[in-house]
Amino acid sequence: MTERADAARNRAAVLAAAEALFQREDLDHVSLARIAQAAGVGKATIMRRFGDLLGLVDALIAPRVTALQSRVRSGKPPLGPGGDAVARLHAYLDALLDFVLENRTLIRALEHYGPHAYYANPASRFWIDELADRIHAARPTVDAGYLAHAVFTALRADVIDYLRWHQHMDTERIRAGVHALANPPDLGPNLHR
Amino acid sequence: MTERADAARNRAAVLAAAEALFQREDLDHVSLARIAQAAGVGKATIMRRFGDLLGLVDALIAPRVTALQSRVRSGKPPLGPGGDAVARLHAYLDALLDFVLENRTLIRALEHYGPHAYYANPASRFWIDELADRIHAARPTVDAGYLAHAVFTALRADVIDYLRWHQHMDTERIRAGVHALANPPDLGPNLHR
DNA sequence: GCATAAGTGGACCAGCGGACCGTATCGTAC
DNA sequence: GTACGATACGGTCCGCTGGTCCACTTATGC
Repeated sequence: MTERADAARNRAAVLAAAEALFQREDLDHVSLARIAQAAGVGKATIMRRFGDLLGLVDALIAPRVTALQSRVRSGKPPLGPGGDAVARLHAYLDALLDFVLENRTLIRALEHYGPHAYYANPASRFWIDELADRIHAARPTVDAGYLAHAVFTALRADVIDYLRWHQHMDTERIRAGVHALANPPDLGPNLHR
Repeated sequence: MTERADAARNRAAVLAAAEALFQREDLDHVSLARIAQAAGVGKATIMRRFGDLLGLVDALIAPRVTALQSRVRSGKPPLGPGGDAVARLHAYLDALLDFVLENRTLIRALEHYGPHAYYANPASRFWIDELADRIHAARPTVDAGYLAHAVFTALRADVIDYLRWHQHMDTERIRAGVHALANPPDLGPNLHR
């Protein structure tokens, strides 16, 4: 059964309105009613189509997630399969950070509407598992399972936003920090307990 | 002017009821009305005394924060002043992690009621600055400012809870991971890009 | 015992996410 | 072109939230 024409039109209007609102407004000034109003649609239309606000946000990022996933799964190295393990790790971190920087508002909305939905998300599970694999390949001796979660947490959109706007760190400093977190490039003397 | 006797009694009742509720109930089932009811007090009483729910949670953790702060500022080494820089860093991490484990519910409430209040908190600023100092002393070559924030983020109560309950990591694994994050003990070959 | 300042709590508010269901529109079969 | 069943629609209602208001009670100092 194909989607009815008015339904498709409304779905598009809702997605567009939601995206615009999330970009423009502060996160907690965006509400179901405001999205509905901006899309010229009733609240119930949004609810039925997307289940809840979390579903709406999911629908917004889903295509971008799949795009990045396919680059990771079958793109060209070092982000895609093949190549040096260390290079693969760093390429992956760059891709994740860029993804967060480009989609900060949506990711923050995702974190906002589902407290642990962030980690529990199928997408996040993919990112974390992949991260753990690449950490393990590059640094076989560390606890890749824990480190993957820690690094992924450091990539949360609210954390990045906080570092940028409240701590005035520029993105390249953050990028360097994330890389160093996953794979410390320098260790001086006297660093072990 | 001294606090009126009934006011003091109510303050204590509210604090006790709030603490009990935060411990027992899931965070988003705790509401102003329920705390008030449990304390046998009107909502307005809570509001006027603590400003808002964030203030209430603040009042609950404040004494524990000051207790730990004084141990850090003037306790015995290595947590207090003096001693080896690396030992000081690790002692501090242990103290922070223990603090989070002991006060998880309150810290989660704090994070919940003020999205960035968590970091913006004067207390958090103290923890982070101190962490940056100790990281810098132990590892002068790293970006201690960034790393302090990253490690502190890894110590967020919601993150710890997630790792424990959803990822089934025991606390000692998390502890080891946090230490390694702040000061990686081992680096094999081929780890630099 | 009384004046008065301090403290109180239930009614009230605007806002939220979400559910309901009578109605309007669409796609289709004729 | 028309009639009809399925689908999608949105205004209205619900329970709940954090927070405010203000007529009332109570503890305290004299």
